[in-house]
Amino acid sequence: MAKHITQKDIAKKLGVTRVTVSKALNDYSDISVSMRRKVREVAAEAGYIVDHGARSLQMRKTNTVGVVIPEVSNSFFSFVVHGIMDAAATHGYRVILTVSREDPKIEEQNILTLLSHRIDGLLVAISKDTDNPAIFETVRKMEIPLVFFDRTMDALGFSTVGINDRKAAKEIVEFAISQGYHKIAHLGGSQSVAIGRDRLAGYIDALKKHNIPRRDEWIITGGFDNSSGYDGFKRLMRTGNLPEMVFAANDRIAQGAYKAIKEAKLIIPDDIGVVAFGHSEFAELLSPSLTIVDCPPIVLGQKAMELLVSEIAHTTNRGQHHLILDTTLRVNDSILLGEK
Amino acid sequence: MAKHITQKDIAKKLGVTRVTVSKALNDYSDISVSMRRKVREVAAEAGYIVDHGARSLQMRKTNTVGVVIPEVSNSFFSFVVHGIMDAAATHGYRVILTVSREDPKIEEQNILTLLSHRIDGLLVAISKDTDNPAIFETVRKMEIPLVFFDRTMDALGFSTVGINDRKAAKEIVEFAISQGYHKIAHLGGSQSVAIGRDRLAGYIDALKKHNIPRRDEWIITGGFDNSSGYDGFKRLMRTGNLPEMVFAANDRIAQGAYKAIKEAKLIIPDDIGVVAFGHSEFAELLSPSLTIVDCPPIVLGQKAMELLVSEIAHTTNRGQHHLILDTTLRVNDSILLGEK
DNA sequence: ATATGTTTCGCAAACATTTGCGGAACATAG
DNA sequence: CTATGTTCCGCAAATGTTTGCGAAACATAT
Repeated sequence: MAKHITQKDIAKKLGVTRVTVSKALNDYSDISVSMRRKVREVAAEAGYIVDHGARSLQMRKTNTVGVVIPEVSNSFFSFVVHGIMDAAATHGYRVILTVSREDPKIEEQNILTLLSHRIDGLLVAISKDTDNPAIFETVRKMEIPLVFFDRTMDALGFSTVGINDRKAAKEIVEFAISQGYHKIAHLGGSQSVAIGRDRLAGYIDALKKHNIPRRDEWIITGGFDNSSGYDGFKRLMRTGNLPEMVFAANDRIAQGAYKAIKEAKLIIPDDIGVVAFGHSEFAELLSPSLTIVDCPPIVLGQKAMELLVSEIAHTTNRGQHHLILDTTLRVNDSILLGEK
Repeated sequence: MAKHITQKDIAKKLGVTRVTVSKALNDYSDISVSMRRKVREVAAEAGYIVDHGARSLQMRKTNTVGVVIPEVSNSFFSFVVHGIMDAAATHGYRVILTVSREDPKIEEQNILTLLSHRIDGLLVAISKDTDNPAIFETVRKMEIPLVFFDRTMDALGFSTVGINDRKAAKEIVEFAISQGYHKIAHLGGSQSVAIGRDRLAGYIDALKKHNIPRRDEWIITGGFDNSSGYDGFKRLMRTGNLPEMVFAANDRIAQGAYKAIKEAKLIIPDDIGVVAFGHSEFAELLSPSLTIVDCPPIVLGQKAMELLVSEIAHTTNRGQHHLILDTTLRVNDSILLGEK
């Protein structure tokens, strides 16, 4: 914190008090126009930069929001962050980003750190194992606006931004069924997170609707990363009864499944198809390109930030807003179309 | 900034002054052990969280560093951020991340914002068009430690962390030559950035060394993103004289080139090979997997952060440290080995 | 001349901390 | 009983801001 010009320094140069400088910089009608001009000149010339900490100490507002995500180096979340930062910039907010590494303990620590920074609001995608809502109760008691995105947590009264996971899961599975697939396995995500449970539920909905018996050894749940997908598919293989289609809870899981499938010398989509939840930037990187329910991460980030901004602005009527984003089915090369 | 418990609140509950509370929480031997214990109890029970802003106002140290990168949704940088956050956490620093979107104007604004937060140090990868060092001169005058990583800027006396771009470029091009490739084009990055210039220079070095005449229409420079690679390869095609190998300045450029190549119904590596600078996480996502000079982003981030921490600690002997990371050649499927 | 109004600035307090110093209260020693 | 030492806590100032209020200085109106 070396060599910072303060209002006091400017005041000294002009022979006035720091109060005058503060008011001049904030365009108080209190101060004569000529004085305001002079102050601005000297400030600019001296390289004055307002001390954000000192200001927010006085103003009781930091214009900063805290973000907690499970991983940065996850394409989906990095695009979400992209969207968050876009919206934050247009609304005059700064962002402090923290990463939980899917560890509830780190997640809690991150939130405490953010609270210590007196952030105006919180944007959170919970880790896959978060089960204890204690820290969020704390946030609630402190009356700090919080919006969950993607990985949401219910029953806490906070607002959420996400998609209709159950419906979308049902749709994409039904699409596979419509293309002649009947032996469909599910590589699911963590069941302690709503999206994990809902995507599984949608899968089951689709099977039921089409009178396809559900096989429990074809339902494998775990984490949301590629190793879960890799291990999951290996387990599928050990059942000795391979499905014709894998429905993965997200694109990272699908990526892991791809690897296991290729190692088994199977061809996608000829030997086995793959569909998943995901986003197009990543789905199209995979080879063959992955057929997905596209959940647009940039829009997700923007909407979450905008909702948070509105909650910060309106002290009343906070929480309880549940924004459901539209998803689109993107049919790519990981599924065999038509007669099967 | 709603409902925060302060030291004053704790003091009131205990019938002591806030000074006692502050000292107790900071384990001053000044305060009796029993008092310290009581304060801690009440603080924990009331949910006290230190106000980081107020503390750093007094301490003149924020324990926060600012990071500026060109893009979050760029796999390379998101892994670098991963590394930065790892190292930051182990050294007790928090991170404020900003994104310039490759725009020097936003970049400057970001740095000003970070300075306004009184960050203890700065970690910067400059945008591809940054040519005006004015803002960095300001940082220098303020005596704020700054470390450039990946996209570095010379002649300002700041420390840098990167790789030996020229040497590595030469090596990978020579490797291509050794495999029988002689018609090698270069899809280069921005020439206003050192890594752009150096990678081009290394390419030329290799050609010279093997007495391969350089063809100017095979040297195309632009940005560092995939659209640059896409457009670049299209331009190569318009020359009517296709090379047998493309050396891309980074993996995003290579990704764009892949797309253009596939659209032209050409096969990698049979019809044309591709090599590039990059990192393995991304290179292996591409299909066929990309042959790269692997520049490990996580290590890069960690080392940059560690160097910054040491510069923050030692007021003397700042800057002028240039850390060169090791790179490794990863031969994947985008090149035809042997007899060509 | 006095009264009233306007412009322009400073005073003082507040925000949540930290820290050197002084000073009670107490204990020990002569 | 006084002198010295020790333990424990509060006072005050400082960090860089903002903002309501008061008060000069000046102008205008009666």
